[in-house]
Amino acid sequence: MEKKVSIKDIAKKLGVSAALVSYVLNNKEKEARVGLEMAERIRHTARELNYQPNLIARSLRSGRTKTIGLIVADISNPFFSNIARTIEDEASLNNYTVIFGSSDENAEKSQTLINTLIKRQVDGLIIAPAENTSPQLQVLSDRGFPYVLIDRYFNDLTANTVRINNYQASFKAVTHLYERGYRRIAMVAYKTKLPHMEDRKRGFLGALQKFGLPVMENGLMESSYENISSDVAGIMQTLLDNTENRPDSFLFATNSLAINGLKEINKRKLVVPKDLGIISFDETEAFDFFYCPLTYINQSTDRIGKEAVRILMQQLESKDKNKTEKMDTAQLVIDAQLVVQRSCGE
Amino acid sequence: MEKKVSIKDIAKKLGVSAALVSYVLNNKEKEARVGLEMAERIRHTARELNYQPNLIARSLRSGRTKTIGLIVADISNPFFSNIARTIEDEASLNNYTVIFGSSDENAEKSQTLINTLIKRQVDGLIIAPAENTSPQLQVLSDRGFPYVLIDRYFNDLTANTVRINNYQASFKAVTHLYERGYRRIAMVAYKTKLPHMEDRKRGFLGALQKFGLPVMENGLMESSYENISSDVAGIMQTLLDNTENRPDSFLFATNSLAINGLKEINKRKLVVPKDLGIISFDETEAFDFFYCPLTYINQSTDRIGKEAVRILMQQLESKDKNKTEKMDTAQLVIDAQLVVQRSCGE
DNA sequence: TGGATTTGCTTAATCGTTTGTGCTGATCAA
DNA sequence: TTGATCAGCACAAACGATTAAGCAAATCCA
Repeated sequence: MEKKVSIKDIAKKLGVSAALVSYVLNNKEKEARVGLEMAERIRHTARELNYQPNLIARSLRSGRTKTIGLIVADISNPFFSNIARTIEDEASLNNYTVIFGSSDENAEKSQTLINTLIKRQVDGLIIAPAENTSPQLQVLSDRGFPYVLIDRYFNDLTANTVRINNYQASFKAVTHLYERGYRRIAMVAYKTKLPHMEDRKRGFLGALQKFGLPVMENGLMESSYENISSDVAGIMQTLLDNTENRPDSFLFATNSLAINGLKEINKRKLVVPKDLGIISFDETEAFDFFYCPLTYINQSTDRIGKEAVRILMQQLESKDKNKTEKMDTAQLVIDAQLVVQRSCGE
Repeated sequence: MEKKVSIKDIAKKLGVSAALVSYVLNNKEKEARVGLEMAERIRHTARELNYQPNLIARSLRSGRTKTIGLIVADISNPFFSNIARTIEDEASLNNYTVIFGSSDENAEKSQTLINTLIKRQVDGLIIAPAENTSPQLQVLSDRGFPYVLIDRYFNDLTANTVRINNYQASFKAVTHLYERGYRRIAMVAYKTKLPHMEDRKRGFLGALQKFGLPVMENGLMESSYENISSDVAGIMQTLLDNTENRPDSFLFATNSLAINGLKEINKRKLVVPKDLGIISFDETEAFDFFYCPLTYINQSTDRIGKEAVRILMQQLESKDKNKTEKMDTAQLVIDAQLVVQRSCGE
């Protein structure tokens, strides 16, 4: 491997000091009073040797890596990979790059990831936090480390957050089902204490109450994250194979739950929307792809990603300029859209 | 923001030199003959102050960042995000982290990404190369910079590669369609000179020839990457709305092509597999989710990711040990599996 | 002409870690 | 008693870039 060319190599070749080269390549020739001719020669030589600045060295000096860390539950989940893509683009516009990691909804992995990224000196973090990670985040807050939460949040933690109005979204979904004539509405959610999921459940229950619908027996079921496939299979068995007491519609709290649930529905030859109305949270190609395109709650991953980066950049800027006072935390609640397709009837 | 604690802080607190602290925290007390008691005190203080080593500083010294760069066409495409997840996990096992970027099949963006990642001193790259980027990669090779190509390759470039046997895969797909009685087989591919795509086309044509089937008029259509939605819509219009000369089956060269194509098929109320047999490259949740689960060519993103990291790690190791001779390049061709579901009849 | 200013560059410190070398005092063998 | 050995630590340079401070020569002004 060829030795990388450094500022010193340029300096040596021209018989000048490294400082001079640095000034020129950083366009500080004016302040540093570098001669016009010399500046030209330095630039020329830099191009000639294909000089690429060592950002590691620069980072060490400046204390800033121009890198942000992204922690999600699973980068292979389309919801998160879409957000990742937006974050990548937005970061790139600000001359930042992104290091990512998947927590698998596991608090321990989350802590490991946070530590790793901090050791790597990322300037800030964007995190879709897992359950029970509130203390980890509190430590970050206490240290004044910049981060933005996406998708999820904690009641006992004041932090920058970008998320949707989960309660309203669920409420809207149930309202839609109700208006389309469904009365026996069941919900399949994750078994977790994460508030965004609790909100979705509460929104569901709240809407049922508003319409005077009783909560069905097993009307609100919960799957684990780890065994989603078998858990949802069990849930659907409970709900669908009890023919005299079967729901007429489902609200799924995430795309993965919907996909697993619909597989079970298909297995039983139940037809959407005739036999069952369906609404799911999250967008994914698979929803449009269903024989009867799904009505879903669109979280606008684009918006979430953009806002998260914007807020993080603000925090980083304010940290640079203003060492003393801390910025206010931003709490951005995005209005989720119900995208009506055909899974609740026409 | 609290000042980060460095090795010097620990040293100062104990009234010893920074070197001593470094030796202990790197478990080199034996070689450096550090006193047992002192080692204990250093370790204790490090824990007490919650010392986290600054990896940027370490990297500057060592010349190794323990970071790999990942360049794919689009991280939000499930094919790539699945690979990304595997790469993340494998890298993590080797104490590496991953920086990623999306090239959008654009050679210029690719060059920018490569430069950015190299400036950030990544130890190696894993790349799903875009069209016309062979010269960029040749430069890497000439400089002896370690990288591994995934999914795609170039005929004029000798490089480490992990990919499937595209020709065989296409051939197998057509054979399957033929055996199920389909005779008017069309293919929808990308308009690109990337050899992996050419291979898929050649495999398609080769199989037709073997079975003595003529290539239909418009039997091999190509979509651009940028306007895939409208392009595929046009293609499907050409093929499907010409009723007397309609194909009886389709081979889609990627998941995105299939998804766009099937939307058009659905619009026209054509039923799979009765009216049309379907096979697609790539796996995605959406395929299982179709009313008639798709038969597809499984590229095993897991295998690709794992092997790519393994090969890259080998290259990095050999570079460390053996500065002079270069390692042989590894060309790994994985056998793609045809996963038979129901889209070509039972 | 002589002091002040400007021009054009160099020196050196710094970021945090690593690691080869060197120093001091204790222990040991003869 | 003396020279060698060794334990236990400190010193200092290096990685590559940035930047405040300094210095000599050229130029300016009166």
